[in-house]
Amino acid sequence: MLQAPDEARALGPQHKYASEITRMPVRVRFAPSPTGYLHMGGARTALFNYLFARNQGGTFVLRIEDTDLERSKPEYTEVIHEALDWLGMTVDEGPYFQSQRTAIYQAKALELLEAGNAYKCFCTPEELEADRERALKEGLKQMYSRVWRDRRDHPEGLPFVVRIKAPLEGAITIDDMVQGPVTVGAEELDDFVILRSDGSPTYNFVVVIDDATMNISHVIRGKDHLNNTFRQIPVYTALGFDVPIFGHLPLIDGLSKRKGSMSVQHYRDLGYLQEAVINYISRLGWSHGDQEIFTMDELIEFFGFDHVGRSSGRFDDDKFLWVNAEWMKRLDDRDLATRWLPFLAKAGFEVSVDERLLGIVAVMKERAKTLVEMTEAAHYFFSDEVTLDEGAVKKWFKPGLEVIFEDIVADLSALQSWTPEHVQAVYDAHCAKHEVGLGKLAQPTRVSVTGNTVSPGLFETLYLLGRETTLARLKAGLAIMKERAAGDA
RNA sequence: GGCCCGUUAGUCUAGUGGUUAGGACUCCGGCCUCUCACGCCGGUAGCACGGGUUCGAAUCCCGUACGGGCUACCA
Repeated sequence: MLQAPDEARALGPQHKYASEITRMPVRVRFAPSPTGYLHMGGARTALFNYLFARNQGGTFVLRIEDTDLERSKPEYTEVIHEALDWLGMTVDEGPYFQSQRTAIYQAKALELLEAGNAYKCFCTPEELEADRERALKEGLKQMYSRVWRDRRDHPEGLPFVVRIKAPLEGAITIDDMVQGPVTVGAEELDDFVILRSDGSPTYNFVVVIDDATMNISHVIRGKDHLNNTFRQIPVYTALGFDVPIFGHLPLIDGLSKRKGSMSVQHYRDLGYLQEAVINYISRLGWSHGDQEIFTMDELIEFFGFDHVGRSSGRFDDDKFLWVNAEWMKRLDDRDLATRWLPFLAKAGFEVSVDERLLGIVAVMKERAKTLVEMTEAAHYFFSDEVTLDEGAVKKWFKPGLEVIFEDIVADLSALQSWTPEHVQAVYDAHCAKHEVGLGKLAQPTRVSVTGNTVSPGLFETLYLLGRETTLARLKAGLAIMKERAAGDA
């Protein structure tokens, strides 16, 4: 993996190496730290791993990187797993926990120590800090001095860390599936710490051992790890491991700012559909021609690194909302109704999936962008507490209407069959009889029955409301009309 | 500071030397219409900048600017 600079640049040997590994079974991993909820950025990393695994007939491994005991919390592992499940990414293997593998890491560190590929460093944190400050002041590279790299005069009983011996010359080139060939010279590489003074291993060491011993063929992760890759490769080499193929995904801007508002379950609670989340994040950095809407099956079929972009994207709430609205329309009524239930229950509407609910879903789903929005927009179907909007009443309850509505109420009461068609026939008849447009009657009806001027088609709405409710609300509206007419006179 | 990476409309993107630079979200018109929404039609808006290479560059090379990442006994 290490070679002279010009050779590395000219040969691009990883090309050859990569193709050899490609014939091996694909094993990828998603390796989050359990320090919080699964955020949209992490979900996308997981998704790209998952899609690649499924597309290649490979294995999707979950590994929990909980070596940071300070910040890691066991409950977050469950939360992350739950989010993956909800999104439909089934884990084939794991979760593995780094915290349970310390013996392996220490054994490997010892192996490196004995082979002379790593060494003990007795510098104190204070000394290192002083070195860094001096380097900063003099404009030099901020890098460990390597004073202990070849020293034999180890002091007794003093705390020490173990550092890897990074190459002193040459260059390292990787052929990244996303970034293409990237080369870093050995002069940029540091002898980084692999074992802390308390004996615990560090991330850049652990990740190599895990990926290697778990036979990970392709390491797909955020681009923030790209530079670390060059630190890690000497570890692979020193331990005699094969180097996997890397794919460093562009980062997503604007995620870290709105704190807490972008975890997967946050969007789930806002009434976003699992399909929409998958669909939207898949398009952040990946594309398939002009297609915008994808099922998971399509994503699995179409996904490939040849169409993963290199530039970072931005999370766009408007577009995400649009994707969700598309999925609301696409799901069949029964499926959507089932998913709607918890939101209705939360709003205090205890209903079940029956013909009526399916009818409501059918007319509401293309009028709402989220399940939460749909709940709010459909409240009058489930609650009798409809308060008439003052402005709407003022605008639509015109004097004279009370006469017509008296008639309409009478005719509706007498209807033998309560269907949208029969209800419409009543309204049509009164439009003709009183020589008014439907709008003049529809809006006052809508206001009476829903409290406002917005609803699905009037006759569908009245049908779904049922005769009893419709008449009760119409009569209440009529009373107000009469009141206003009397006040006017 | 050093190293690595990026830059097509406000946003997500197509594009791999020859296109009137395509699609989508947003926004603005219009149609449909009992309201809203959907749908349909149309519009505004883009290759960061400067040099090359080439008959020809959004596409290739160099530089500049801007943005991001890494540079820990964090992950």
